[in-house]
Amino acid sequence: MVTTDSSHFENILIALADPTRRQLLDLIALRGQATATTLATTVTVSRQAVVKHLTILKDARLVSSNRVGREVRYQVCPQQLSSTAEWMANLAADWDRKLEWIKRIAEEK
Amino acid sequence: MVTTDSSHFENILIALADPTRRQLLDLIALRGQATATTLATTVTVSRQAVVKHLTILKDARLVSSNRVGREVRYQVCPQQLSSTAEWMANLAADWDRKLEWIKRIAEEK
DNA sequence: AACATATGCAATAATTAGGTTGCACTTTCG
DNA sequence: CGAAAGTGCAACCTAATTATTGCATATGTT
Repeated sequence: MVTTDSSHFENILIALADPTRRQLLDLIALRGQATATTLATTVTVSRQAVVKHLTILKDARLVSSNRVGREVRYQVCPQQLSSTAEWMANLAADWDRKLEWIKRIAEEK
Repeated sequence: MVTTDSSHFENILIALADPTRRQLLDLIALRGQATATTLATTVTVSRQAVVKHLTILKDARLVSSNRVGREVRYQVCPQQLSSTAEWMANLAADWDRKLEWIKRIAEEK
């Protein structure tokens, strides 16, 4: 199964691997939408660090953004997350099948 | 929802985020079991690099190992992967609910 | 216009991740 | 026993990540 050449999911996994980014996702989901500046007041890191994290999240398409006047508002995108969950569940099922097959072979001897 | 303090899933996400580690998981799943030395012949990196990756995968409980004589054999563990997929799917669903709620509020004005 | 607020850009610094090499130790086999 | 095969440990290097600070630019407000 395609675990290796799934560079599409790689950005998502990298994005989710960082605790600060998960916290940001939580905050945005909780508020519906949020700006880098407001997020920076809650999180322990600087606004610029938040902006960098948001860029990574946006590249992974876990969030989208739209400009309203002078501010940039971010929202979460559940689609990418659910498709990654699906990919992961399929992978687990694939491993399971292979393990079952091996177990059966071992019992036949 | 608990996206932030899910350090349990963090190791798994970090483990899966690396392409070499995903390749190793693929190879182990394909063969049922494998040693660091045999894996190193397929992968482009050294045996020691493979060992380090396997350690990370084992910490994340994505693989288990057992010693047979002088060699250490690794197998994949689908459980952790499927539970992470579930966690991720729940998170996506949670985001979805919140977005729906916000949309409804917006339409009521 | 003047001031406050929000974002954008760039240089820099500290830490971590991924990888290498060399050598010692253990198990197997001729 | 002695050689081969597999693993374990440790030092070291490099590049990428995370975060910082300072300043410039754009937008809204009084």
